[in-house]
Amino acid sequence: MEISGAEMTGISDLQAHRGYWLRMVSNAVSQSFARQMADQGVTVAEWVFLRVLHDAEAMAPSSVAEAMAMTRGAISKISTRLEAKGLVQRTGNAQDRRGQTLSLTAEGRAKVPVLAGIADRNDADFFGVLTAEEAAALDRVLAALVARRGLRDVPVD
Amino acid sequence: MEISGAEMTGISDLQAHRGYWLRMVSNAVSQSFARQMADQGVTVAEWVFLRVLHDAEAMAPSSVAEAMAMTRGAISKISTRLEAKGLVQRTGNAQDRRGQTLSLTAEGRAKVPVLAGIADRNDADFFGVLTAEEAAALDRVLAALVARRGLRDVPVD
DNA sequence: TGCTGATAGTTGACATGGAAACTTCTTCAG
DNA sequence: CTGAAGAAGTTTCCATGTCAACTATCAGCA
Repeated sequence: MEISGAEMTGISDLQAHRGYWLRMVSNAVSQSFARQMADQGVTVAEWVFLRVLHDAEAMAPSSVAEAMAMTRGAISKISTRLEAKGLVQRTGNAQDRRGQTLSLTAEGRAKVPVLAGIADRNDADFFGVLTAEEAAALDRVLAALVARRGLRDVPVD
Repeated sequence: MEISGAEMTGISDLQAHRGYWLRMVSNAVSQSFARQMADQGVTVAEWVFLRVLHDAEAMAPSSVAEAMAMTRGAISKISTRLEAKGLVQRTGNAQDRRGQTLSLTAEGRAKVPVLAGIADRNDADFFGVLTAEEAAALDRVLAALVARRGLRDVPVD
C-alpha cells in the first residue's frame, strides 16, 4: 500500500482530486480558445452569445440569458458591447414595450462561421493528441457524469 | 452518415466540442466546491493559498504566486484578505527588506484539515457516480492530455 | 377603470484577477 | 563608493460577472 503525504498527515494534496486535473485540462482548452477569440475581437461569452443568436433569427434578452445560464444583467452588458461592435441589433418590441428583440447584423452573421471554424480547430487540435479509443472513453465518461449528475448549463465564466 | 445542423450549415453546434462538455463538468465540480468553501468563509483561491502555505512553514509571496500560477498582484491582494481574516501572517524579512515571509497563523493551520476534508468529500461525492472502470478511464485520459500537451499550471481563475 | 403584483431590462455596488506602473531595496560594475 | 539595473511587493486601472435595487410596462381583478 502506498504511503503518501496524505496518509501521514491526514491532509490530501491538491492534486489528489479528479477535479484538479479536470480543471487543469478544461482551463487549458478554454484559455487557448479565449486567446484565439480575443484575436478576433470577441470574448468567449460574446462568441456564445453570437452562436446562440445565430440559431434563432431573433431572441429576447431573457431567453439568451436562459440559454447561456447567465444573469439578465450580464446579458444586458454583453448586448451593449456587441451592439457597439456592430455585430448585434437591438429592436424594440411593438406588442410588449418592455421587451426587446436581439438579432445579428449582417456583419455579426458573417462572423459566426469564422468563429465556429476557430472553435472547431481549437477543439480538434487540443484533443488531437488522444487516440480514438481515448477520445471515445473521454466522451463516454463525460456523458455519464452529465447524465448521472443531471448537469444542464454551462455558465461561461 | 448522420446529417445534423452542422452538416447542412457548415456551422458546428456549441455542443459539438469536447471542450464544451469538459467545461460543463469541470464547472460543476468547481462551483460545487466553491459554494462549500464560501460556507467556510474562504474563496477557492484562498483555499489553495492556505494549502500551499501549509506545506511550507514559510514562503515568499512571489513563490506562492509561482506555485499558484497567479500574478504577484493577485497574491498581494489575497494575502491582505487572509491576513484580515486572521489566517495568515506577514513578516518582514531581516536580510532583504524588500521581501516578506508568509506563514499560517494557528487558526489558519487549524483550518486547513477542515477545508481539505471538504475538498475530499466534494470530489468523492461528485465522481462517486462513476464506476471504477469509468473513473480509471477518466484518470488515464486526463493524464494523457496533461502529459502530451505539457500542461503544468492550474491558474485558479 | 384603476390599483397591485409580476416581468423585462438596466444600472450601480461589489468582488476578483490581470497588466503595467510605481516604490523600495539590493546588487554590481566601474 | 555610486549610479544603474533589477527584484519584491503594492497599487491603480481595467475587464467582466453577480446581486439587488430601480424603471417602465403589462396583466388581471375588484
